Amino acid sequence: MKKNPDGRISLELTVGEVAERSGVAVSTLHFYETKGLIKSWRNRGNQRRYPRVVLRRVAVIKVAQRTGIPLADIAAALSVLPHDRPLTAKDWQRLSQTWKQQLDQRIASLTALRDQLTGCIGCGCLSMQDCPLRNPHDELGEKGAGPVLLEL
Amino acid sequence: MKKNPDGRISLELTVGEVAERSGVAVSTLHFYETKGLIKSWRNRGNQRRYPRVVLRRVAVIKVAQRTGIPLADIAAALSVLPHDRPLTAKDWQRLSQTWKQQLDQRIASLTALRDQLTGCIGCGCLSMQDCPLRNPHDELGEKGAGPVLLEL
DNA sequence: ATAAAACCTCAAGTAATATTGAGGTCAATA
DNA sequence: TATTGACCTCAATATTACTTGAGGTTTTAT
Repeated sequence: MKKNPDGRISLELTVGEVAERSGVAVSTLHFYETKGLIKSWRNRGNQRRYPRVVLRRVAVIKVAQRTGIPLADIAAALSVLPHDRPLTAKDWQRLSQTWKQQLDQRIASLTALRDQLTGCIGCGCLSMQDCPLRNPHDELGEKGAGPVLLEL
Repeated sequence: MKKNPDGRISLELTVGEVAERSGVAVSTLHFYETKGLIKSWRNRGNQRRYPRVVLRRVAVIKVAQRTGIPLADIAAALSVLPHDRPLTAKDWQRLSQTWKQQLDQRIASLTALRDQLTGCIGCGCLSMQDCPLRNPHDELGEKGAGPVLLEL
């Protein structure tokens, strides 16, 4: 734990410290800053300094990314939240609920696709008589590929 | 259905026909060809012609993409398969089983993450006493982000 | 026969998410 | 104090998966 000259825990973090403790590269922190995801102030020598709560913010960003949410959306969700003090319980609840819903959707999509695959493994999938993958009303694409005619 | 001069169904498809029937853009088919995912031959006027089985191949590519598999991996998986005749039942079974496994893993990751989120919604996640997101042994990252210290 | 639609190649552009490098400054330590 | 490690900016590069455009040819339809 970094200490000040007087031996107490430092309240501010350098970019290297944030990198080490959050697990993201320094360059990534710079990048996030240009995207407005995090903020810093500068010391006399123009070096970035972060409040400790930035670690929480980075953690939240990473969680959201794991759910597949693009950075721009994360930035939008975080934009209404303060950079300089911890998120409130309410803040976090709202965020996590929204993201959980999106996550649920993605899981549902992937699960449905997996079940199709499972079925196709069984059916050999060569007669294409009843193959679900052939189903033109299939809307499972993760990126909204949309319905597609697979007339094989 | 395209017909030959003699009125029978054409055995070969133009790139536009493949595009229309597979739901991918012509430019995408060109692109896939440069990546070795599909193949074509040329007619007298240097235009691409495809066997009908290319539609199946494109369908397989799209299914794999929906599971989140990168094109390069799909190309590798398909590279051992013939371009000029339909996949055998065995071919398809092998592919779909592999992909199903990967899909299962992704679903498991996302589900675990969702459950963490669900827990965090309940706990308010501000005391950070028992927050799973703080767990340094968490290995759920979709892209193998690896364990990370989230000492908040 | 001619015009429109479809096709060709090759290069460049797009978007997301960063990483790398050059050239230079600041800060911690021996 | 001198050196080394950390930091700075800005531009360029990387990857994935395509799309767009320019300039030209072929095929199809009238």
